[in-house]
Amino acid sequence: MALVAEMPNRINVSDFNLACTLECGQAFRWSRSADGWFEGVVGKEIWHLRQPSPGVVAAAVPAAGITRYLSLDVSLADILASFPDDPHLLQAAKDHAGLRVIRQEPWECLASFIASSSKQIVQIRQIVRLLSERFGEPIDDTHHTFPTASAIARASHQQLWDCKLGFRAKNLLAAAQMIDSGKLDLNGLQSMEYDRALEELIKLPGVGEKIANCTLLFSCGFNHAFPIDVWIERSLRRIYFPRKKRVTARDLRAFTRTHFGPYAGWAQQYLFFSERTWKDGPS
DNA sequence: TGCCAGGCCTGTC
DNA sequence: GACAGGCATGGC
Repeated sequence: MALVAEMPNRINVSDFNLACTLECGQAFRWSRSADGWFEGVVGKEIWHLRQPSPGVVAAAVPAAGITRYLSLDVSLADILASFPDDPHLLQAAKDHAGLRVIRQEPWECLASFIASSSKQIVQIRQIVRLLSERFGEPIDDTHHTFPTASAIARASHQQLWDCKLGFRAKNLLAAAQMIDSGKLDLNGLQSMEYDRALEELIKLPGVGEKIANCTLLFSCGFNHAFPIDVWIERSLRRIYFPRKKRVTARDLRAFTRTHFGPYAGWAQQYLFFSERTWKDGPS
């Protein structure tokens, strides 16, 4: 990777773990090479990032947006201090110290999670790669931007199906067409009240509370949005309702809206990553 | 080979 | 409101 060998910028960071942040399942276009560099496409740029030591991020990219994208401008100490006195959560935050919720582009985030429905992360990454290769703009010989809603809206159902979307193809197509036609302004969501933004997103086909909350948390700045997927649901039931047999989705939603505080979404990421790595065995 | 995956939608009770 | 079944496909 010749580019990377050329004098990367060095950014001083505290309370930050690059690998945790990029590999915890919130974004799908990052890959790590054997020499420790992470490569990803952000907007129209190809970024190369590495963390040679805990307090430093090396960035071989012309990107002033790194601090914003990685949420390096927020105090993780303040976020952790806002968490409830909850030993399970505090342990998860300790196990994955430095994990931050990053700030993604709303359409890419929404589209990726529409594709994620009942899919494994490895498959989601493949779908996102195929969509980018076939409908994104080329950046160089091997990299493409994530396709715009307009580009997806102009695709045929069969073309999207061929990107391994399966039954999700019609949802992604319809959602792209609604956004392309202006029926929903994704960039306006962040200035709405949370409940209203959630309501707007759920109008899109193939978007329920889980995908809407992922979009609001990972790309619209709603730090308390708490996506409940199969992993988190399993974790919540085991940790917080161990002896209660009848726990409905409504019960879980009510619990997560009150227990975790204003940065519930960050808490969710710690619990999510813990649940996955716990299942996979000690790392 | 069979289960299950960062769900959503519809019908039924 | 709660719950079951269907939807496509592929990793493990």
